Amino acid sequence: MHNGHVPEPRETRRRPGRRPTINDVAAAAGVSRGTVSRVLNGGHDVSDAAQEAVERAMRKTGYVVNQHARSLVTQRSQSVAFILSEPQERLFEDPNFNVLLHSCTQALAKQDITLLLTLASSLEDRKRLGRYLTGGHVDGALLVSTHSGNPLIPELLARGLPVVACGKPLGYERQAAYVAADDRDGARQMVSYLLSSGRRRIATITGPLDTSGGVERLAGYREALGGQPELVAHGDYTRASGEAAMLQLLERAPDLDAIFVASDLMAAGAMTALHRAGRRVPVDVAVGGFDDSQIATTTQPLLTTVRQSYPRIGAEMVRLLLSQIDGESPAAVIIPTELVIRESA
Amino acid sequence: MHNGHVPEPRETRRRPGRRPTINDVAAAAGVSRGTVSRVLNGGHDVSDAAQEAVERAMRKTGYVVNQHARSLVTQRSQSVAFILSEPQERLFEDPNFNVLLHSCTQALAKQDITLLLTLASSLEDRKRLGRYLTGGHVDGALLVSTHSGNPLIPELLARGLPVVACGKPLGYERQAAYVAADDRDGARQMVSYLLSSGRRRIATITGPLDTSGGVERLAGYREALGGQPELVAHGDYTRASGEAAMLQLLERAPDLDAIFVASDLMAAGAMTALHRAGRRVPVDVAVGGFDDSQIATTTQPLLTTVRQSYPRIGAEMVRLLLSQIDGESPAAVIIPTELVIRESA
DNA sequence: CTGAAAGCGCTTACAG
DNA sequence: CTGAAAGCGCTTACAG
Repeated sequence: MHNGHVPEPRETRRRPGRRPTINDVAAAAGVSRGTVSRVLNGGHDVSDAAQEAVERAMRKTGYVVNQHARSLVTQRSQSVAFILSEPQERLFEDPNFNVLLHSCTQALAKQDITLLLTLASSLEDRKRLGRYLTGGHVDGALLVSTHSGNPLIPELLARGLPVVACGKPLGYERQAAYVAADDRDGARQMVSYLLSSGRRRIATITGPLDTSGGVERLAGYREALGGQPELVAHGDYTRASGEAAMLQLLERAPDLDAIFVASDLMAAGAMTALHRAGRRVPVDVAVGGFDDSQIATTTQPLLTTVRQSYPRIGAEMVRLLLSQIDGESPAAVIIPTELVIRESA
Repeated sequence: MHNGHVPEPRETRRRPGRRPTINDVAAAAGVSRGTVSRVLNGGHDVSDAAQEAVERAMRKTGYVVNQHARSLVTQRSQSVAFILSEPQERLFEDPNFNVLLHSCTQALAKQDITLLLTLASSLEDRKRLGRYLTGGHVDGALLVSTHSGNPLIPELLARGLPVVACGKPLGYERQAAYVAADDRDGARQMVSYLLSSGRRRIATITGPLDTSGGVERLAGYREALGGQPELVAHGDYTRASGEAAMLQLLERAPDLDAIFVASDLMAAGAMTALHRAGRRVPVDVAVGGFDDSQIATTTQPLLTTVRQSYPRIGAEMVRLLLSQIDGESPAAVIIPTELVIRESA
C-alpha cells in the first residue's frame, strides 16, 4: 500500500494493523481534523454536538493520540526523567530513594506528567542516557545522588535541558537548580546535642566526600566541635560501610563515647558493630544518625537522628523543575533540618 | 519569527534558543537533508567526502536528532518499559528485582535500546501508564511481578503492544509471552530432598496465590508430599510475612521439623522467627528457600535453596520482546530450576 | 464554532 | 552516490 507516488485519494477506512489516527476519527465524526484536535486539547471552542460526535468516534475507532506526532509540534513530551547515577545496589538498599521517588511521582502525577526512572550506573549507561535525554524524549530531569564529576550534569546543562539536582551539585551550584537539606546545620545540631549531654570524645562517620551531603555534614561536625580534636572515618552511605567504619574507629579510639553517623543506614551498621564489640548504646556510646528514615524507628534502641523531609524535598524538586520547563531560571532551595531525639543518644 | 503566513526564505542560520535541525546541518555541510539523514542512519550510499562534511557540520552545529520526529516516521521509539506493578516497598526490599533489572538493561543496551523503569503501584498510576504506553512512547513492555487481575495486561494486549511477562501471567498464558522458572519442579525437588533426608513433618510458606510462582511452588510441595498431610501458611514474598507465617506455623504444629519457603527473603524472615523460638536450624528444623538470591549466602546458617537464574530470565525476556517487536508471535519459555544444598537443610 | 492549510523534524523510495 | 518530494500524525493561528 502507498508505495506508488501517485497520490491516492485520502483513505478513511481503517487498515488492519494500523493505529487509528485523527483522520479516522474526523471521518467517523463527520468533522475536520482541527475539530478533533480541539476536543483532544480541552474542547474549547467546540459545540456540544461536535464534541459528542468526536467522543463517540474516538470510542468507536479506539483512538489513542500518537505522542510523537503531538510532541513534534508542541515540543513537549509530558514526561520527565528521574536519574539515579548510582550503582543499582544502593537504590535497593537505601529507603530514602524510595520516599523521594514516591513523592516526585505523586507531585508530577498531579500535572499528568509521567516519571521515567532511569538508572545510570556505568559510563556506557550514561552515554546512552545522554543521547536519550537530549533527543527530546523528556522535558526535564531530576538528578539524584550525583557525585561530583558526573558528566551527565554538564551535558544536560549544555543542551539546555531543565534539570534539578537533589543535594548541591558540587561544581555546578551556580548553574543547576537544586534542592538540599540544611546538612551542615543538621550535623551541627546533632553534635552540639551530644556535647551538651556530656559526651566528650565524639567521632563521626562521613558520607562520600564527593557529594555535598558528605562534605557538609562533616563541616557541621567540625563546626560544633569548635576546634576540639576530631575523629573521622569515611563511609559511602551503605550499611556495610557504616559497620566497617565503626570497627575501625573503635580500634583507633577505644575511648570514644559518641558517634555522629552521616546516614541512618550507616548508623544501623555502626550499631551492629558496637553490639558485636560489646558496647552498649547509649550507655557506653551514644549514636546519632541522619535522615530520619524508616530505619531510625526499627533499630534497637531507636535511633536519635536528624530529620530531613524527603517528601518535601521531592515536592520542591518537582516544583522547581516545572517552573524551569515553563521558562523560569534555575533556583536553589534549602530545607531546614531538625533534631529528633529517641533512644540511642 | 515565522508568525506571518507568507513563506519566508528558508533560514539557515541557527536562531538562538532553537535546537539545530537536520536542515541546519545540511546547509552547513552543503548537502541535502537526505544525505544528512543517510549518514545519521549508518552512512550507506554516502561518499567519504559527504560523510566527512556532514560529520563536521554536526559537530559544529551541536546537532542532536529529534527523537519524536524520527519516531513519527519509523514508528519506533528505541525504548521499552520495565513495568513493576507492585507496591514500591517490594522493589526496594527484594534483591531479585535488582538482578532482573540489571540483566534486562544489559541485554537491551546491546541493541542500543533504552530501558524505562516505570512503577505502577496505584490504580491511578496504572491508568496514566496505560495512556503513556499505548501512545507510542515505547516499543514494548516487560511486565514484572504481575498479579492476576492486573488490568494493564489486557489493555496492552488489546492495543497490540508487544509484551513479555516475568512468570506466567495468570489468565493470559495463551495470549501473552512470558518467561518463567520451572517453579513446580523446583519446589518438588526441594521437598523431595527434605523427605529423603529424613524429615517427616514438612510445612510450607507460600508466595501470594494470585501469582504463578505462588501457585506453582505450592503445587510442587503437594506433589512431593504425595498425599501426606500438608501444613501451609501464606506470605507475600516480604521478609516480614515470612517471619509472621513461621510464627503461626510453630503455633499450629510445634512438631514440624522442616519448612519449604517460597522465597529466600521470606526464608530469612522464617529463620529469624525460628531463632527467636529457640529452634536450631537445621538440627531442629530444616529450612529450604527459593531463588538462590544474594540473601541465601548471607543467612546464618547459609540457606539451602532452589536456584532460578534471574540473569537468564532477563536475557530471555528481552529476546522474546525484541522478536515480537520484529513481528514474531508471542512465545513462552520455561527455565529449569536446580537444587542448591548449603547448610540450612 | 469550524475548516483549510502550514508546519513540527525527520526518513525513504524514486529518479537520475 | 545524491537531491527532490512525499509522508509520518499531530496542533494552531487564520479566515470566515
